[in-house]
Amino acid sequence: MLFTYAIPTIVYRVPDVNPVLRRRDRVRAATQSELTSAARELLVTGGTEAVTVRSIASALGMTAPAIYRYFDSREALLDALIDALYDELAAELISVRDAAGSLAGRFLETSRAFRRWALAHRAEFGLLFGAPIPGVGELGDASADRGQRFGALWLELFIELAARDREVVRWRRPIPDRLRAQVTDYVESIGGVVDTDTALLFLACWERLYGAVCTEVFGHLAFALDDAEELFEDQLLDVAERLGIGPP
Amino acid sequence: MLFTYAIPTIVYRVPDVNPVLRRRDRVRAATQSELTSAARELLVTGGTEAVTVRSIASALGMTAPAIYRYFDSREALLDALIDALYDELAAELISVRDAAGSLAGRFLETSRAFRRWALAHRAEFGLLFGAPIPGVGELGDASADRGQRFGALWLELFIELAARDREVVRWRRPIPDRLRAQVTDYVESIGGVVDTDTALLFLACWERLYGAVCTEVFGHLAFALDDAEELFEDQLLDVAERLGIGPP
DNA sequence: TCGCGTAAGTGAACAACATTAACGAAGCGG
DNA sequence: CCGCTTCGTTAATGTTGTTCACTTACGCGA
Repeated sequence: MLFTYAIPTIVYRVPDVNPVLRRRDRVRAATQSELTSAARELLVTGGTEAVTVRSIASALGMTAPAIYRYFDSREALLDALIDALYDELAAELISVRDAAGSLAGRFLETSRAFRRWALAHRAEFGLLFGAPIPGVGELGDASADRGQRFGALWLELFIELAARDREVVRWRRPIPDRLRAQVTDYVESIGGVVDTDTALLFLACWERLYGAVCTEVFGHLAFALDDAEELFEDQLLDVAERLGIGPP
Repeated sequence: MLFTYAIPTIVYRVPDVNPVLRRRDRVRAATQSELTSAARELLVTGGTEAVTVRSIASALGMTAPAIYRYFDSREALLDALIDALYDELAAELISVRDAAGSLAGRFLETSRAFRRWALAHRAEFGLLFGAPIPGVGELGDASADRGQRFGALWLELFIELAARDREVVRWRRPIPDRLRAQVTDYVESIGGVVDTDTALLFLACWERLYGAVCTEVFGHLAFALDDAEELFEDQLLDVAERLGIGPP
């Protein structure tokens, strides 16, 4: 199955395995996938420290140097894992989104699913969205692209929102020139598929939602709360209100 | 100089070096401090990977095993660094806060100073507030204590706010029972120096502010913005509005 | 179906890592 | 001044990522 979206230039594509590959290439791809899965397992059970090349290899019953037939380095393997995790998360959000009926429901459920995934996969979330480890998931084309594609997943919702109600999109404070200029540049960089006001609203809301999830997952509410679900829900309702989405 | 606060049970104390130490203990403490500083320097220039026991030692002109006269392990050293960084950040915020005049100014400037410090010290921020690395800065007493003490720095402002205007503190939505219970427990755990409503407001605002800083510092707005200062400012003004703090 | 090329996997090796043990050289307190 | 504690060293251990040289065996083209 191949998911695509209305936005022409910034489509998040959950890649499918191409079946017209030679057998050799297919088993090779399967091994690569098994390796990243093993790495993930180690990450989840033992943290970043535990995901060593030797452990990954022995999980597949082979020795460490064999890994280098499949990945240039440990970091390249982790990079592939990051890609796979982005795909998994995106697929999850997309399926939740498409199962929801109304536009409001799609926004709320996607947001909740994001938090749910993050909490259910803390270690993976740390890898994707935590403090950038120098070298792995670095700010190359791949990294910027991931951000773009993942952002697009939400951006689409804001495009719909803006199409439905222009009033919602209007900023309530004067927009500083530099901020406006930056957002305009961003809009241009994604092919002008959205107007500046909508993009700005999207960025502000993304900052709130991601920030809330980040705070909770990284344990910086743990000094007070065991479970911050209802606090997140409150933040989410704030955002929804701002977006003109009433309680369903 | 010793900073103390009105809150009796949760005082953030920026510790001073006790001068009534024997000479030996003084040079020992100085060496420990030099070691954490060297570790910090390595962290800043080369990331977590670069902060090896050997490098730290050679920065002070000694060999790796000598480190173990001062710290039980590499992790213990990093833990001490984390403590020092918390103290530095807290001292910075306190000095900024105490330089501001009004209550509104204290809140706004403290928040801005938090963001400023985070951006000026990205690597350090990642160590303090990023994805928890298993083993270092672990959820022991020390970690919980750090969270408490650091939170108290802001909590104090909310206590003042609540004292000035009870209306501001009132929640705009029905508070879910479980959330209320958790916050009540938290309030109790810090000695009941604040009421539940105020504590809840504090937690919600802390989530927003920390979340915004986290998002920016970890580069998850970089796909769109080079500098998110004005976006942060907008979020901050939102919060300030919620707190009944008009533009100064 | 047969052979050959290429890819997969191995063991040995290396440098760098955290850490421990055993030992020498100071320096301070009595 | 003696003796003990503390500091720092060298040597050594086990583990890390990674490379090299080599062998095995699979799959593709004929």
